[in-house]
Amino acid sequence: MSEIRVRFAPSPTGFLHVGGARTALYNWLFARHHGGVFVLRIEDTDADRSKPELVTAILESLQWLGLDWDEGPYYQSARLDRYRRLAIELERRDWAYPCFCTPDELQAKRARSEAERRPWKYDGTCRNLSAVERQARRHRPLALRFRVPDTGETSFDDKVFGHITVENRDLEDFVLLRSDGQPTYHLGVVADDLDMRITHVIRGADHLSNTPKQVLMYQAIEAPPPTFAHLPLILGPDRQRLSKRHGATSVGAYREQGILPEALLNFLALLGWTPPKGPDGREREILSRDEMVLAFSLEAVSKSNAVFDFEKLAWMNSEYLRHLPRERLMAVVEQELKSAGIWPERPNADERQRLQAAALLLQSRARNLRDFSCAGRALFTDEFDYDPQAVGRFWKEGSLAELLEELAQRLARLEPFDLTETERCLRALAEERGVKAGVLINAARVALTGQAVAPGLFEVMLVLGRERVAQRLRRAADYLRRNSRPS
RNA sequence: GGCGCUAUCGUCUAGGGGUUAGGACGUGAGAUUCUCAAUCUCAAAACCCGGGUUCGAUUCCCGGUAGCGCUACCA
Repeated sequence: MSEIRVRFAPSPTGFLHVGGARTALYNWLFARHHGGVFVLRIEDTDADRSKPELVTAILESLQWLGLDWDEGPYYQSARLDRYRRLAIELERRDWAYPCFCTPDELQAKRARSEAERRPWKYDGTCRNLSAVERQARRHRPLALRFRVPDTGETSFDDKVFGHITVENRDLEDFVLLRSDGQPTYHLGVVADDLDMRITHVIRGADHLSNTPKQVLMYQAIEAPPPTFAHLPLILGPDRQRLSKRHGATSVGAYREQGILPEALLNFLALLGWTPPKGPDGREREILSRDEMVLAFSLEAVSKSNAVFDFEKLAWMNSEYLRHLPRERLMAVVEQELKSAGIWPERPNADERQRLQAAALLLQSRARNLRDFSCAGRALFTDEFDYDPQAVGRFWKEGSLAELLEELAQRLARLEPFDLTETERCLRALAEERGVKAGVLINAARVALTGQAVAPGLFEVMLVLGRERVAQRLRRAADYLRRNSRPS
């Protein structure tokens, strides 16, 4: 009956991580699936580690992925008095109490416990202080702690993990308000999720163990807790939690590597969620955003952690690249070429046409956007080098210089200059000189593209155009003559 | 250490008391060819271990093991 409201609440202590992106995606999918509201909230209560410029970066990454939010971003740093009020309310109800222990003291006690190999839990030094004792310590900075009942148990039903129960005695009296007046995470989330009328908390499983504490807080203020759904973690290839050590972990890094947002999104969606079978009864992995929205459900989210498999992402990216509609292909390739500095800001009609023809040629073999500006470079600019490996592999034949020169001449006056005629022309020359066509083709490929690997030679010729082809063949012939000094 | 969670091919996963344990990425072989990619065919590849329950467990229960998470005046 009431509207579904979910939130994504990153803390600006780093760039948007793929794990965070997946959490955002699942929240977004859930909201869109149910016609609910997706709220964005910035958890910046850790003043030391939060950086405003990271907020911008996170927002940009979300936008790039197309995860649009309906409300926010709200900033926790702007709601400090609200948290303080909740803390005071908790204290008034005797669910919280002031603690005068300093971090140093606690640190020392904890260290001692650990040295004696005894489990540490806040020892409750300030838990039952009398009014007089509290008065006596007024001059010391104070934090506010939540009073966890020492008996009983706390439980909740997680949409993904099922029923979770913990003994209250295993929970410690955690801090709600730091001595500098800043709220801790627990106080912040509960207050915000309450105020923002969040109905479903969908977040990483690293919060699973924290949830009972929050449930306790909801009970303390006699508010119904939201529904929780925890997501399995994303791990690196070594099965450790994914971190910078593993290389690229931020959304921005993948963007820079030429990954398409739709591919990253699709890949992330599959890391922990299995879509139901398609209408044809077959399992499917490639789903459009709309299909995902339609198919998404928390029930189909898996419980076990998943290793981030870059190879599969690369495959999925090439899959998306290959099926990109022409207009979008043009747009992303042009963008890529411009940022690589090999395409004019304002291309003329001729260049636009070449862009289209070349992009289409490269499309089926590109794994990422970078392949257009790197592997496909020679199709867009005259400035390219001969790859030494390609030279070593295909420029071995002795008479190549002369052959290429001759080919250049014939092609220069070939009429018409099309797919069949260029091929016929080349094959005829090869036959006359008793060379295998493949040898000439490969040699010409290196001459035209500088590479051993490129699209079909005659397609490349058409894209480059007669003049450029002749010119590059001659340039190669020159190069060969200069470098073929017998040794 | 304590507490919590998890466990199917190398990876992501489907399945579920009786199945040839299915799919995808990756890997290998072949077809094709002008290099590569694409495509097509084929192949190898998994139910963590031990007990129970049962006529029958990969599936249900218990224990072990392993991994991960939490155990902060981080989030």
